[in-house]
Amino acid sequence: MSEFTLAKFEEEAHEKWAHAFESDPSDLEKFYLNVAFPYPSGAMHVGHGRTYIVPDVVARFWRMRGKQVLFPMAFHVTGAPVVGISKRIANKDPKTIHLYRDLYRVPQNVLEEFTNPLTIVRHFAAEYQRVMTACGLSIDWRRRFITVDPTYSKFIEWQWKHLYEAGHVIKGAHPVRFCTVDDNPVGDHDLLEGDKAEVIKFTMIMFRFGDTFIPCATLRPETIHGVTNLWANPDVTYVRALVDGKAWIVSKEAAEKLALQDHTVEIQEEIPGRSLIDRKVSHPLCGEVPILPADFVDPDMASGMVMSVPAHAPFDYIALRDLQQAGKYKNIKPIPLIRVEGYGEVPAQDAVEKAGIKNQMDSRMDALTQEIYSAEFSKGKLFEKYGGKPVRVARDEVAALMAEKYDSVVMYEFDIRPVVCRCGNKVKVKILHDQWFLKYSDPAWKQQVSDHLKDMTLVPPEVRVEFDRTVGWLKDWACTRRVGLGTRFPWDTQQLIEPLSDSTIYMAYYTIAHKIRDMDPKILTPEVFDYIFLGKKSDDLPEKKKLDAMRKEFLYWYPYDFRFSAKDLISNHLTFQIFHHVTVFENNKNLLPKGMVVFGMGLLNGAKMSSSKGNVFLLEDAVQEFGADTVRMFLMGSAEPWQDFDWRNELVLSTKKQIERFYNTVMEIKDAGGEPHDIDRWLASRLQSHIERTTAALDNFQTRQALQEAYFGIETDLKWYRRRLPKDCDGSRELRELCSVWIRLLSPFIPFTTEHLWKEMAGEGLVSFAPWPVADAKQVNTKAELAEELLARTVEDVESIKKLIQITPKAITIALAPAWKHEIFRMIATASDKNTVVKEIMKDEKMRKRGKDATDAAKQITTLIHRLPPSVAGPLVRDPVSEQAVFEAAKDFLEQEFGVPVHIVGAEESGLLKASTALPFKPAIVIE
RNA sequence: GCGAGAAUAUCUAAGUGGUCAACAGAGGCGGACUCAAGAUCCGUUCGCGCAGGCGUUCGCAGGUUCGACUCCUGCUUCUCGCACCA
Repeated sequence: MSEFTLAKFEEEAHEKWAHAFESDPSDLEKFYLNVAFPYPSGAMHVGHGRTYIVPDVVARFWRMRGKQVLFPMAFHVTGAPVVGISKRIANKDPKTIHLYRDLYRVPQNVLEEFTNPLTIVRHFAAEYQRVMTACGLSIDWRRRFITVDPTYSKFIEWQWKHLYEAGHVIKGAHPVRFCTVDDNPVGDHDLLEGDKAEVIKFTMIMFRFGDTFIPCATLRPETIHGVTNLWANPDVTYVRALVDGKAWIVSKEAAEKLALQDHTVEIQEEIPGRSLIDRKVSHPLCGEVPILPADFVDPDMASGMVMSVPAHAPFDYIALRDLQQAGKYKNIKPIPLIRVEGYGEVPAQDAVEKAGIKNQMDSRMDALTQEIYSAEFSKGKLFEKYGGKPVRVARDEVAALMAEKYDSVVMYEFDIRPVVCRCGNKVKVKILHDQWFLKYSDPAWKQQVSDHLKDMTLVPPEVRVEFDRTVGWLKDWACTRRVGLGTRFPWDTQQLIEPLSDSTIYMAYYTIAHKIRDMDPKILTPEVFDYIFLGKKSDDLPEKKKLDAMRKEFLYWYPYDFRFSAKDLISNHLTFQIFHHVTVFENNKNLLPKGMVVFGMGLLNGAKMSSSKGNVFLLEDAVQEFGADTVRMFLMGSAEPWQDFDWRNELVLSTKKQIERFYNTVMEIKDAGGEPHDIDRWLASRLQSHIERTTAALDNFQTRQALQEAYFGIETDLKWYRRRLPKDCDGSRELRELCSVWIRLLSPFIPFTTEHLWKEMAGEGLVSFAPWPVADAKQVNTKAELAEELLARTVEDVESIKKLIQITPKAITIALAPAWKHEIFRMIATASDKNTVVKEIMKDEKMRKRGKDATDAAKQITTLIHRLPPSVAGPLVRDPVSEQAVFEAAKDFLEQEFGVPVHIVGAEESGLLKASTALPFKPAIVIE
């Protein structure tokens, strides 16, 4: 008998599986599932493990159910992150080196090669494949590709041609974070500071200063009516500049920023801030106001000039108050213009005074400002004389009016500062031209997506609202980039197609990936793909035979049945791919995606898994330490796929013990040769419902539920079975069939162990391809199940009484309820009206004779029926068991359990006082 | 802030109007087996109870109902997303 050695099982299985999961079209019905491919920029951790093991379990399940299953995998290497990583490694950035050398354990000589971004993704793609294989993923690796393969790029070009022709690709301008030293846009991972910063759109209010404009940037243009002054910082150097030919005064920093935002800027002279103080400016909507001094004015914030609305902005209010307390500008009064519930006439004053704020240095000022802004935005209304509209409406209207009539322009600025590039330079907002967009805002396109979404299966169903919301909310998506890896954008080859935009219909590419690999990219024209995927014939197609084979393969597999992905991709990738599908396969509704399964996130010891924080457990280490089956079973059993899960080493260890217990049990009983007993009928009957429930759970992707049934359900039954076997009896030869079923039910979860056991049992072929068990209705034996239920409940009752009375029993008497109580049981259980049933019973002459006994019994039986599960009460009435027979047959068992003689008597014949409490399915128990 | 989801006993976690003191697993405790440990098996794990029972629980506070873990309202806390990033 062989030992339980997972590592050995793994070795054996890998040998057998080498090419086993390569899947070609056949006569069988197909089942095509795929999972969002990884971006291999680092090592896999256990969180990734679940992402890929869930679809593998599903793939293995359907394979055993006789489908031709396709489970492919590829690698997404498009984008900028690895470019940044390679630069950082070249620059010997200690944090990056630490992550890759110490955490991901990249050998030094390989690490040195990482200065080439392609080397990074190639290295980790190989590692992913190795670890995925180690986990037992039943992937068809022939179809593997990476997204910068020239043939793939040809495919993407074809896809984009269709998007373009459908009018979904448009050109425009777009504000981005930009580093003027690197002369490039910067992504999150290129930032030293401010990675959460958002670009905000400010309205510049143009105050007139002689023949010059002084622009003030604001988020609240509607407050123009309440402006009492401007603020300038006396210690800041401003400049007079010709902006688009007109003279402006702004801070030096602002002038630089404006130059990046579609303005021609020509600096004429520097102006000390001090010289602006006490000068007058004017605006048609607020008249003439003075410029006052304020230290808080940040030259690096927007234009470097601020308009002051002391009635509604706490900062403005308190700055003015500070000045006035010093005896200056006493004639300036706040001008309120918004009424907001919960605040007085002058909300900023009200709030500042209520909070007891002494001066502008108070740390609570930011929170207070936020509070007033929110209150006024959500609940505030302009005064009647300014139109009386709610703030949220007026704000946009005034902004539009300003732009139209009063020379206002837009200026972009970050909401949080500073934003600093890894090179140390301050990041600015630049408007990029020649920026291309996917027009997700197009209502007609959205409609197509919504229509198809209705026909898709979404798991779990709760995510549907998230999808619907995403479709409604999507705006145009900037789909080209200047840096990174990827496919060149056909209409501007200086640019690349952005990563989320080149990975939307690649599930179709999988179907032909292994066949197109060796073709010359040059011949892969759009016409070729039109033929393969859309069946469009055209003259002079090259290698027609190959194309036909690919067309056939595509038609066999497509559409995919299920796509798996983590839930954070709903708001982009998962929705994008529907957009792209409905366009590319517009006239082939039957090629559109059928379903999606969305995962929860992974935690490690209760905390979020994060490579950058070092809180990760590498999948390869987990497989090494615990075995692949253990990792699989733990990840599948600890939560359903869409729930978040928590990896804890100590829990994983007990999972390993469970697998070992399963293994040992099977090895022990598979060759049992005893004669079958009654209890075998029971065990076989139970097994059928475990088969049914496991199957139903996996049909619904409930891996946890399936494991509960297939593992613990059967294990618990076996325990009871062994307990019930007569003394000195081995299990019966029928256990062999149970083992065969059990191994197959667990095979999707722990394929290594089951593959080994299957061989031990001399099962035919590989268990990975063995037929999935089907419940056999003929083996369902309700009566046997009821009998065991009765017995188990009685044993439980005896135990609980024994524990309470704490005497050493000499004998146990089980007194069975008389026939008339069974009759009452039947009447109550089947009664349509529970309220009148007692009356009905008492109509019976024989019952009436029993008087109070009968009504008491009826009451007790009502309670009892209430407490019995429907799976017991119903069958019990339809097909009652003979309690006498059940207990007589189990007499030996009971005596063995309790170690004393057990007597079985009829309650009324026994003459025992306690016996009167006997009820159907609940005999009276007397312990002496 | 907005949108979505969640909160159950020591932990993980099932449960969507009466089958519920609440499936299952893990861990703890007690016992059997054993020279011993592990494995295995049995019992126990909210409180009380010398007869199978009773009492109090399912984030917090209210409400609907004969009856609520389950429905409604408000609150608190946590997770995910809110874009040009894979």
